[in-house]
Amino acid sequence: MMSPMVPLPLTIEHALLGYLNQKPMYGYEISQHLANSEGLGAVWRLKQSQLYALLSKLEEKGYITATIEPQDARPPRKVYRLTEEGKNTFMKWIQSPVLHGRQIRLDFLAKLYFARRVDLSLAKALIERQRETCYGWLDGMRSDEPQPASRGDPSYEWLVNQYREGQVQATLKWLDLCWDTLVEGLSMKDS
Amino acid sequence: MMSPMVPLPLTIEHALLGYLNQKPMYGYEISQHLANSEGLGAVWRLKQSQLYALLSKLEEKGYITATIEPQDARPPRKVYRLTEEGKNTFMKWIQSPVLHGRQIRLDFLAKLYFARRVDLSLAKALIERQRETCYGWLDGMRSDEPQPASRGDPSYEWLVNQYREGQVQATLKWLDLCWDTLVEGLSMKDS
DNA sequence: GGCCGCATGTAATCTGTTACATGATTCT
DNA sequence: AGAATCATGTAACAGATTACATGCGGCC
Repeated sequence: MMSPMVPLPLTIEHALLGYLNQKPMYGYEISQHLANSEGLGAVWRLKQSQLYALLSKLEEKGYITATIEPQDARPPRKVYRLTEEGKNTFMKWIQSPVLHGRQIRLDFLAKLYFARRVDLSLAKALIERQRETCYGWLDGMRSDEPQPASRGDPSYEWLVNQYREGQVQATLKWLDLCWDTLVEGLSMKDS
Repeated sequence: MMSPMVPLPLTIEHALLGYLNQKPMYGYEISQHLANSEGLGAVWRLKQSQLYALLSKLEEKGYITATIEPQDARPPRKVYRLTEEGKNTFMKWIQSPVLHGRQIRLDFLAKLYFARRVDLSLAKALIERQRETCYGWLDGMRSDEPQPASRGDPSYEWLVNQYREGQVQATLKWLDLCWDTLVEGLSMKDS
């Protein structure tokens, strides 16, 4: 019998792997980085309790392992680090574009955050793939485009379509901006 | 003791009141309108089971009342109609702009859908209020604007800010478009 | 003495999704 | 004979949010 080979969701909690990819960390430490509205905290808010829940889940699935680090007169720290599989999953996550417009706001921004600090050329690849995905959305919208205006009353469907197109266009323009800043960053390193 | 006077959420399920504002309807009938990807179905997908759950909740809260309408050889229909309070709540809902950008995609589009069919001038008011709200968002972003570029590395926060601004700008441009189509609609009625 | 920081969580609640249940009629 | 339509839901599970629990040390 074939193994199911489900294509795994690759959801936002894989962002946590990004922290552990930099160095082993314990939950409280991560929660402080997130609480800081610099960095990823500007994009992804999550409560301490949920953070701990997500870490447990990631451990359960074998992406990370914990080692207890005792402290005197403090609760012991549970220091997590990536497993081989965790590392692979993270690298896959960071290079996959998001498949729905609504995922840009959270998922894509999180990917971008870590991609930039892992490797600028990796971030470039992510941006390029996301751009292609966005163009795909536009094609899809235009293929079943509602008629612009029936009578003097433009159809609701048309307005909705205009809204969606506008959002995707703005995203594309912004992706170009991201790309440009990265290229600058690279060329400055050269000079 | 003062009554709590909680400002009530005014969430998406108030859109269902919009259907009943047009005429009394039963659950299955609404689900067919929604299943049809014309109209609101283009924006808001919801499963039958959840629809029934939401209707029960609205009834419980006193926004709607049900009367059973027996059928021969068919399960009886539960026909809902708005109460006075339901009508008021709906009118309030339809005129309030949404307070977060992420609510445009669903909540605002739903409001617009019903506002247009209740009264074009009501839709105009909604659009105007939403536009002002959007400008408020822009002001908020610009007041604590992150520095554009520190060194050759533009900060992540700046990129995030650019993304958000772009989305809001696109929304504003689209709101103008909506406004224009409505004004056309009105002037055609005049001519 | 009381609150904040450190560091971990569990429990209760709410919401949404998926699947299942019923039972007659009409379409293929 | 089997599937789809009509019309209502319930039950089980998954996810996130909120609140609560613990316990010590340092600061005001």
